[in-house]
Amino acid sequence: MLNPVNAELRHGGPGQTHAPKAVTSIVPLNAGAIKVACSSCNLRELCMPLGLSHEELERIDGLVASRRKIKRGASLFRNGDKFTNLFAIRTGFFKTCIASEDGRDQVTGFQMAGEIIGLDGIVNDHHTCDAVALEDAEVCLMPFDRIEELSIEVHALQRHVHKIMSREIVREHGVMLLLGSMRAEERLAAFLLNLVQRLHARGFSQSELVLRMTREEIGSYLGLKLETVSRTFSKFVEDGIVEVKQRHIRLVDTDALKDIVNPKVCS
Amino acid sequence: MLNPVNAELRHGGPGQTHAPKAVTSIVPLNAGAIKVACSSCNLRELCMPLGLSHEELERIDGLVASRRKIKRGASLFRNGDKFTNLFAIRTGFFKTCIASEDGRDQVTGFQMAGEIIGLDGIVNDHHTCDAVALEDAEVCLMPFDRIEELSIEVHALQRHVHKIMSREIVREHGVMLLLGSMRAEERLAAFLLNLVQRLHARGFSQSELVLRMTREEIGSYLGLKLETVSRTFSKFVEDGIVEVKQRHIRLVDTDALKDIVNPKVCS
DNA sequence: TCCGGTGCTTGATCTGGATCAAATGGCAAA
DNA sequence: TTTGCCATTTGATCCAGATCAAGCACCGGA
Repeated sequence: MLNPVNAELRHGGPGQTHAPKAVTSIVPLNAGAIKVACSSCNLRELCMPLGLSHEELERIDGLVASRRKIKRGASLFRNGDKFTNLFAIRTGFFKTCIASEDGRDQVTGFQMAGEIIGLDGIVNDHHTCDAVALEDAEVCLMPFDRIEELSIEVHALQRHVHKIMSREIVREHGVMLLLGSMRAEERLAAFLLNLVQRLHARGFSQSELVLRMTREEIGSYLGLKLETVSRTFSKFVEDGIVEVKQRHIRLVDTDALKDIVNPKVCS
Repeated sequence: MLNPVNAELRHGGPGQTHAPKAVTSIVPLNAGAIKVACSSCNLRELCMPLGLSHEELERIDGLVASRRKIKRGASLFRNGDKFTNLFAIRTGFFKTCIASEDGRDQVTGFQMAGEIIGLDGIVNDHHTCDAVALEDAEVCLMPFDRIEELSIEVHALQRHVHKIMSREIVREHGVMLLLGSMRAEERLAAFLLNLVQRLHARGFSQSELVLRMTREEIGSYLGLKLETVSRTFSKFVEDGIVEVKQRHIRLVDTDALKDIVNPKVCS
């Protein structure tokens, strides 16, 4: 049922099972002296502004106070925690989620290497959601007051912070559209296309991916129950649009997925 | 069926039919010379940082380049428009909405006096949603590059911009929770409580409000069809929780609404 | 005053996704 | 290798909200 590509995938093939080589090679830091340098980080173009002068780059290096490793399943921060840092994900994969008082919870996003989390904490100096690592991860800690100080001197950094926050606002608009007016198939198709597009921007395949989250977490994000997520995957498989083996997904017909998200008007 | 309070409401009583006196008194600007001064604006505490020095306040006054009146039904900006300004709402009421390619659209928020709109445009220098006035409105135009320049000098302004954007992100998290995991009654109850709370912060009643939007727009925001919104209102009326006369709403039992949003666990 | 349009309510029916319930399959620990 | 725990799939049924369809109320303009 699955073609050979997936067998390959399962053994650490072209999926995002491992981070790109360029990144993993940095991970084993010399114990003791942690050399932190955005200027030589391969993710720089994802989480830092472009076009900086040499001097500005050096100052930016001072932004990252330290790094932190988070084990799969552990929280980077929780609702109610004091906010002091933004976090740039170096490796790994996170979900952010909020809980209503009566226990229901809602995944508000999935974040991968190069993305920034913690923006929710700025308003009230306390985080309002939980950030949980879905696989072993490492993040750069960027004290927000240092970001604000440096923004005053490095104009590009200020712009960058504004753009990152605005991007998050726009992303959430998209999620609202999805949750407010799409059917289950449309939601899942949009989700898969979004994931694969972001992974592709990080050098991974355009058509294959390994899900880091459970069906239940996907369901929470998409406003669906896990059974519906599973059934919808099965439907896509029946229709020959994707191949699914556990969490390994291969998009066989990307155009069909796009059509599902944006139905063509047959006029 | 409705008690006398609502009859009063219908004739411009305690609802938010009109802006608070303090604000309306400013509205009739002298034709010609438009004197713009945040420092003397009654909405200052809503849209500007607090605790500024006299000198800083004067500089902030320079932020507002001009004002603009928008007729009910007209757009302040549209998807695709070039982004140059943030807008502070002086009077009136707006909705923001995005449209998917196939014509569905989703209201992403309702904004009232003292709130800032246009943040979506920062990422790509173009707006990604439409802002439509739901009643005649007036906004202050704040050129964003001027905001960025002044942020460098007035630290409180920088903080303020960050907080406003973070607040929007957190608000949208809440909407995601609503859309992703609440039932119709919970959504409408949460919506009404949120509206009345914001109006109350502006000096209006804690229990009465006039909706500026149609049932369809409420439905779009809440991920429901207009019929469901209507039926849910009717249910609330039957249960004696609210009184509804057209768009005039009176919250009779606020606690009941809160219980609907956050069901008490009867243990 | 009447008229037409738009927004709202209400009823009847339908259905997509939720819920309840098993069964299966992988994986990690022993 | 066995054991037990999850995560996942799949089937059967249910139901909240969508859809379809009238009818009504208000409002602005002639």
